[in-house]
Amino acid sequence: MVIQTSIGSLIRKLEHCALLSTEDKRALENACGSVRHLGPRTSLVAEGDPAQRVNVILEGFACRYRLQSDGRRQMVGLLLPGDMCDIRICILSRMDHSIGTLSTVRAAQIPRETADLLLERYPRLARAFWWSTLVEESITREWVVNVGHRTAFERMAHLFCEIFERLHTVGLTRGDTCDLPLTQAELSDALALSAVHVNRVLMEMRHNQLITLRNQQLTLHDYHALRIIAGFDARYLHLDGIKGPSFTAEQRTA
Amino acid sequence: MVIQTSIGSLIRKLEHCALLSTEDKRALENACGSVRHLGPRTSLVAEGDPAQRVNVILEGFACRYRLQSDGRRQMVGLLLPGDMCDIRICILSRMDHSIGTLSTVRAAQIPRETADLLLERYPRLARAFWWSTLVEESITREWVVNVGHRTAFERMAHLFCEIFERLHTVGLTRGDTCDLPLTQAELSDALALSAVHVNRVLMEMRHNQLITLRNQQLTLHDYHALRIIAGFDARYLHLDGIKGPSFTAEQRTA
DNA sequence: CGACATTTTGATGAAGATCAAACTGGGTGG
DNA sequence: CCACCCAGTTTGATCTTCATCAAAATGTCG
Repeated sequence: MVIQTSIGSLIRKLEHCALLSTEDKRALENACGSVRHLGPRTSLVAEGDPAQRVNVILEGFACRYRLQSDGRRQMVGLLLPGDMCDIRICILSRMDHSIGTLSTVRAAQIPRETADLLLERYPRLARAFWWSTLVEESITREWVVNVGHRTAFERMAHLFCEIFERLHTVGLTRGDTCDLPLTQAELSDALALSAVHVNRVLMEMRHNQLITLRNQQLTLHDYHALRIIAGFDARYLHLDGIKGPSFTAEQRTA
Repeated sequence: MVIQTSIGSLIRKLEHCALLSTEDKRALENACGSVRHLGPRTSLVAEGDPAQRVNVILEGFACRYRLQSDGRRQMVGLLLPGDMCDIRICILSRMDHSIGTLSTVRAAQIPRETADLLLERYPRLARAFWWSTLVEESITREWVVNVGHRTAFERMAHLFCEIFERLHTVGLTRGDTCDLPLTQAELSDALALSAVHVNRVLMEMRHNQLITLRNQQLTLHDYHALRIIAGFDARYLHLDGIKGPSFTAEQRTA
């Protein structure tokens, strides 16, 4: 995938919010200094860490999670190519959750000072970053709904829709298929289900000809049906751009 | 309560993050123009709204929620005195959830332009606002964990701890008791349980001498026990101030 | 090939939903 | 002042979904 070579996914995602100038893009490109290659199930940021840099996922899947006292794990968010994990954390005294990779991951690192500069000098970028964090918040709320109100089947369908949709916005789907490098146990952490039950639901979905999941590849044979089942309404992903013109003018031009 | 007269709860909350100067505080006070008095179960902001002003809860309880297609409601956050609901929404084309009151509420309104000005001119305030939105995000993640991984009993205990702790930081607890103006049905929306089950768990808690809940007043007779049961770790509320000195210097001083 | 992780299948049990009905208590209007 | 009403709470009985435990099957990698 050509897009993954650099920070293309991030740019592509951000452009859902605002048009970025060539200069904006170049600045962003340049900000990403070193790129780390990480194996699956590696810790990216641990709960309690000070977090002095911004990681941008270039390739692969990672997740935010919280560990319970009983050793179980609840994912509280998925990080896909183009996602930042994330600047704002610098304001808090420590991370309130951990971030770890799921698949192998390539992650660019933006030093904190560079990030600050970007925010300072490129208002369009700043706005786009802000937008992306708001979207992430919205996704977290949707997860509360997902885990709280949907059956196992709907819940899984919803997660699949979300992943597919998010990957689609960064150009990482091929037809009706996309990567899904999670084991069933990992899916169960994301969905707050037991691994056994995840397996049963998967079997049922396959039996209903809704999906194929093999070799880390997810194919949605009937996306429309899946969305209906899940009650999936993509609006919470805010992919249709920003509201008005305001704010751009007065923003930090002092 | 004297504190509720004005915007005191908000200031008190924000001071958990940074020391605010008298000037900061005055600016904030002045920003709050009109104050609305709202009855219980009134809509504050509806899903899809453009949201042109920032509401600050001065008194009473409100909540963020999402409605399901089947008519059921999942709360995705609680708004207590001192909470803002919230500036950032201006960046998104529309609200992805609704906000409604639970009890009667007094809410100050900050016009969007005023809010922008505040952010522009008072970096300490800006930082404090930023901090408060990050805390809110953290709380949402905790809700995912709560709904996903805890039993009904633990879940409710956790919610009670959270509410008590949050009210405590704005000076709205009296000894071991605080307001809780939610019906059992509303609790069930927050906890993703049925109203009947909420009732049963409440009965059990009362039977165990853990709490009293009567006339919208919640008393925690054994906060320590409750925390243990809930696995409540207040760190996710980030009440112990910010990390370092950095950022204050360079922040928007250009 | 053998070790190990992952997936699959079966059997059983428990937490909580749902349905239905009775009970409480505060507020209203006759 | 009382009767009624309505929202909220309480209790009982039954049913479903999903967890848990256990073990077999499959796949993968050195």
